[in-house]
Order: sequence, then structure tokens, then C-alpha cells
Amino acid sequence: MDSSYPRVTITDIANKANVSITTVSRVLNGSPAVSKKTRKKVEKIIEEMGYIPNALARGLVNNSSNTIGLIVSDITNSFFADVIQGIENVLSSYGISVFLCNTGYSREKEDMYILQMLEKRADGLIIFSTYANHEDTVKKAKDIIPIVTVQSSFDGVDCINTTDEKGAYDAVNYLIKCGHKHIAFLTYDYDNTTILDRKKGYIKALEDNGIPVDENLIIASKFKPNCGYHMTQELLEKAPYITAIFAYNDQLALGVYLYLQKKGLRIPEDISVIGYDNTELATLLNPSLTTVGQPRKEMGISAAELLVKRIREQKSIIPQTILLPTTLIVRDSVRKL
Amino acid sequence: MDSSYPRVTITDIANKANVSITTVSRVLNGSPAVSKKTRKKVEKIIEEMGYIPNALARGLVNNSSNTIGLIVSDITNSFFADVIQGIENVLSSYGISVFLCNTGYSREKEDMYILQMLEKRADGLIIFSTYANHEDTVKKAKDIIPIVTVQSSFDGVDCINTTDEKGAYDAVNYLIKCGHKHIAFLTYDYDNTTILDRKKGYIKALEDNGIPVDENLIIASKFKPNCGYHMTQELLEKAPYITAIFAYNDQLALGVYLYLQKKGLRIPEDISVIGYDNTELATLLNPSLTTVGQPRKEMGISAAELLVKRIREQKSIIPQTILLPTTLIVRDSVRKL
DNA sequence: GTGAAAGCGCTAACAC
DNA sequence: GTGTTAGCGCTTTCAC
Repeated sequence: MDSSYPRVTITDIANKANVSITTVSRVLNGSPAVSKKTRKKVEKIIEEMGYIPNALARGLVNNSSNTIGLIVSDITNSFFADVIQGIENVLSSYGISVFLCNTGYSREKEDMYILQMLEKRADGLIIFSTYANHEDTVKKAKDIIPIVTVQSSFDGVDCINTTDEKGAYDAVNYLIKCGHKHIAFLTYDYDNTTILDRKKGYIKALEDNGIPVDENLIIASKFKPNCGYHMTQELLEKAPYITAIFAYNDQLALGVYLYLQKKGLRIPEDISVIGYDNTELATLLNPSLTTVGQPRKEMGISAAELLVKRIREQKSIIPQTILLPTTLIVRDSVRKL
Repeated sequence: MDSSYPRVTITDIANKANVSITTVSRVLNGSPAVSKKTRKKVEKIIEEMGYIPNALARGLVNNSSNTIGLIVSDITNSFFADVIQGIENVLSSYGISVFLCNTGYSREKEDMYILQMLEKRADGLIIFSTYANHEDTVKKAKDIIPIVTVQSSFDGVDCINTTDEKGAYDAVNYLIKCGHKHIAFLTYDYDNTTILDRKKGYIKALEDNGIPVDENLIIASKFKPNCGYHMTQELLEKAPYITAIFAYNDQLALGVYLYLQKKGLRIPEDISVIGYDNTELATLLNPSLTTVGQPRKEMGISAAELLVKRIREQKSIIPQTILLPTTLIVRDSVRKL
């Protein structure tokens, strides 16, 4: 337990400097109410003795740990990694430390972590949860500390999101403008706002263009390795007449590529493909993948900025949702008919 | 500052339960010296009042925060992400929280974070530093708390690494066994053990097979977007006769692919390619990339396990280096001559 | 089996 | 300008 921190305290400094601990504390906190001379003397001793302030003690009296918890479902996901980078950037500039809580999509672990953060007296929480609405624990936490959500929505909680419906709409609309009529949608089978929004966008684009929605063209499955591949297989068995595929994300689009290549179908000559997320993958694929991009780092920045604001403000303000724009990034995977 | 935690304390529990705070503390810590009856009563009230222990106060008296700092140069790098996942898995099972410290390859930020971790009374540190030997701050920290390094080496600090020299050796040796003689090495221009080790392996494989080392075939550059592409260009201008390229990592190998494809050169018919790291990319490329893999998650697990061990042991034990094995993963990017 | 009291390292009234 | 003191929430002797 005791990891042996045989450390110098302000008392030691005070003794050696022949001042009171208050004075040392004042020096440490840059209070103006210290004479230049005393300050110099104390600073010198602090330096000499290698004093390191104890944030635990500080946090205890200040009732603030200068720390926030970051709850993420999968740190391995490059989308998250970019957002996290944005968050980290902002927070480190405020001197706020970040607890990394990787839930691995496990609800129990998410609950465990939220509780842990509460115990560690985190000043706030940023949550990305791919699965939706585990209300209970979050509900408890949000009455205690500010929470900002990214790409998920909880009642009464601030949220940073992207215009996902519009992103999907733009993609599908672009396909339609290119002359495609039989457009499939490969997606995941979860009850999550992001997933729902993209589907809405897909359907709306079709409807707005007078194209009937064909349920056969919507393939939804659970997360699985390589599932884009299998979905494409299923799709082509059901509906070989499609000319374009809109994939929920670039990862799925990759599976589409792999299956089509295997089958000797060419992209975009035989089938056009659009992905979502503008991951590194999109530029790497051959042909390069047309996709929908989000400002990932900015999402992180916004989330962090908003959280800091909430921590500094008093509580009970109206929660807001900040929607960041998506952009259709046209590359080489779509053919004009 | 004060992020308003108007929280229930053990004193509140004690009052309500008509016991002393000592008893509440005992219940909380599962001490056997509490009667079953009292325990039940106290637990009930703890539950009712929604008591959440204050880890700050606990840490202050226990002189241990149950927290470690994770210093990483780039969280966006998928290699790191996998290792971090391993770390997180182990540590969360011990109930240890992890501070995420992303340095963005900045030395100042690394120093800042190490200091911050010392202030927060982290019980230990895991450091991945791509750049080498920032001794001063680390040196200071290692006298205070245990440190485990991943893929970097500091004097007197435990280290988890992979057999990089052997990994590179195996790759190049494989190329030679496939009949290649003019083998280029694309690498980075930094003074880092990993980079050095892979280069050593490249050279040793050539020498062991009686092939003279041709400095023209070694291209080294700083990190840059797309630098694999430019390195290949430079290489082919200097030495168009090469038949194989060994890239420092898969990322660089991707650049090789892109340039060769652009030039109409086929892989592996015209030029064979081997990467390093076995990233997702390797399977995605066409042809799939032969590469050298490391047990990334296991690296994280080992690092975390070792750190926990060091934290629980007393100090001043002999630092060890754990070398995890690399494996050549043969795919389709190498041709037998 | 239970409690009183000291103290972890620090900040913040409040006095001088 | 500086110091005294109380107290943040908890664990831990030491009594009883």
C-alpha cells in the first residue's frame, strides 16, 4: 500500500526558513501578501529541499482534485484516439489531469469506473459511450459533478456531437446525384443515437429524391471482426442489382472492398462505395474511399472546453448540445452513372 | 476551484448510526473486528445516505493514491493504443486508476507531466518515450516511485521491450533466403534504441550472409506525413536495382506501396516489401504485407504487472529488462527469386 | 467489539 | 506581512 513517499512537507520548509507554514503556503500559491525577501528565502529552501506539493492534501481542503475522468469504450479505436488527443491538449493547458477509463464496451466496467471517479473526487467527467442510455450510474454522477458526453446523449447532460444525419444524407444524396438508385446501407444493429441518425439521413435522402426505401438494402449486424465482408456477401445475395453501397463507417467499407475484390467486382466501375469517419484507411484503400469526415480533434477540444466551463461555473445550468459539422470527402470510390 | 461536492462523510454515517467514525472506517475496510449487527446497521446507512468514500483523504493518510501515471508520446499511434489497452486491463483489475499523460513527443510536456504525477502522488509510472534519454526528470522521479519503461531504456529502470534486433534480422534473413541480395532499409533518423536495434538486425543479417552493406540502400528520415513515399522515391533514384525493401514499420511500408503503385511497379513481382509492427494495415493492403509482429497487448500487461509488483515490494531491487518475442508474419508481399 | 484522539499535508479565516 | 489555529475526511494507535 504505502509506496514510500518520504517527502518534504511545507512544515519542513517552514522550519528551515523560520517562517510559519502559512507563509510557505502563500509563497506556493503566489499570494502577494509576502515580502519579497521572505519569498526569496522560502523559494530557495523549497528548491533546495526538493519539495513537491501534495495534491492529495490540497485536493482535500480545496474540495477539488484538478482531475477529470475520461470514460471511453475503446481506446484502440482511432476515432476515439483523435478525440482524446483534442481533450488532452486542452486539459493539459489548464493543468487538469485526466484519468483514463477504458470500458471495453462493458457496462459493468463503465459503472465501476464512474464510481471510482467519484471516489477520486474527479471534478468532472467526459463520457463516450458507444452503447446508449446506461442511465442509472450516469444519473447519479451528474448530480454530483459536471458531465460532458461525446457522441451519446443522456437527458440533462451536455453533449458534443456531429451532424450525423446530415452527414449520411449528404453521402447518399451525392450517390443519387451521381445517378445511383439502388443504394444499400450497411450498418450496426444497436440502439444508439449515432447509428440511428445515420440511418435517418440515409432514408431521408432517398425519400427526398423520390426513391422508395427497400428494406432488403439495409443490412444491420452486431460488431464482429470482418463483418463488413459478410454483410456485403449477404447483401449481394439478396440484392445483386445494387450499384452503390453506403457503409456506416470506413471499417465496414473496408469489408466491402475485400468482398468485392474477392468476387472480382471492381470499385467504382461495378459498385460505388462510400464510407464514414474519414479514417486513415480511406486514403489508403485503392481506390481511395469517398467518405464523410468529422472534425475529431475539435470534438475533443469542444468537449474539454465545455467541461472546464461547467466545472468553473456554478451548477444547474441548462445543458447544451453542440453539433459539429460533417463534410463529404469525395475521392475515387464513386462512379457517375 | 471548488467543484461543490457536498458529500456525506464517515462522520455523518457515524452520527446517524450512533457509532464512532472508527467503526464506520472498519466497516468500510472490511475489518473483522466489528460485530455482525453493527456492520449491518452501518452498511445500511452507508447505502441509504449514498456515501462515497473520499479517495483524496484516504490517499493522504495511507500515503498512496492507488493511481499510476502513464506517459505516452502519442496516443493516436495504434501501437501504443494496443499496449495501453493491456496496461489498462491489468490495472483496472487491481483497482488502480491511470492518469493519461500524452506528451505529443514534447520533452517539456513530458517533464511537466512527470512532475504533475509526483504531485498527485502517483504510486508509479509507466513511460513510453519514443525519444530517448531525457534523463533528468526521470532520474528524479525514479528515486521517488517505481517506474517501468516500455520500448525505451533508462539506466536503473525496469523495462519491457521486444527483441527488435532479432525481429529485423529475421525479416531480412527471410528476404535473403528468398534469394534477395539488394535489400533496402527505410528507417527514421532518430537516436532511439528501437530504431538502432532494427538497424543492427538489418546489418547483421546481411553480414551473416556475406552480403556487403551498401549505405545507399539505407534511407533515414525524420517523421513526416507520407515520408515512406518520398523515401522510396529517393531510394529508387539512387538504387533502381534493388529487389526488396525492408521498412522500419508498416506505415512506411504503406508509403512504399503507394509510390510503387504510382510508378506501375508490382509487389511482389517487381519489388518485395516487408514491414514491421503487424498493424491492421498489414492485412488491409493489397497484397497483404509480410511484417514483423510484437505481442503488443502482452507488453502492456507485463509492464503493468511489473509496476504493480514494484509498488508492492520495497524499493531498491535490481531493475530488470523483459524482452518479449517478435514474430515474422509471412503474407503476400515477398517473392521468391 | 468499540471509541477517543492524533495526525496525514495542506488552505483559509482571523488575529496581530 | 506574518503567524495561530481549525479543519478538510480519513486511518490508526491505544485504551477500555
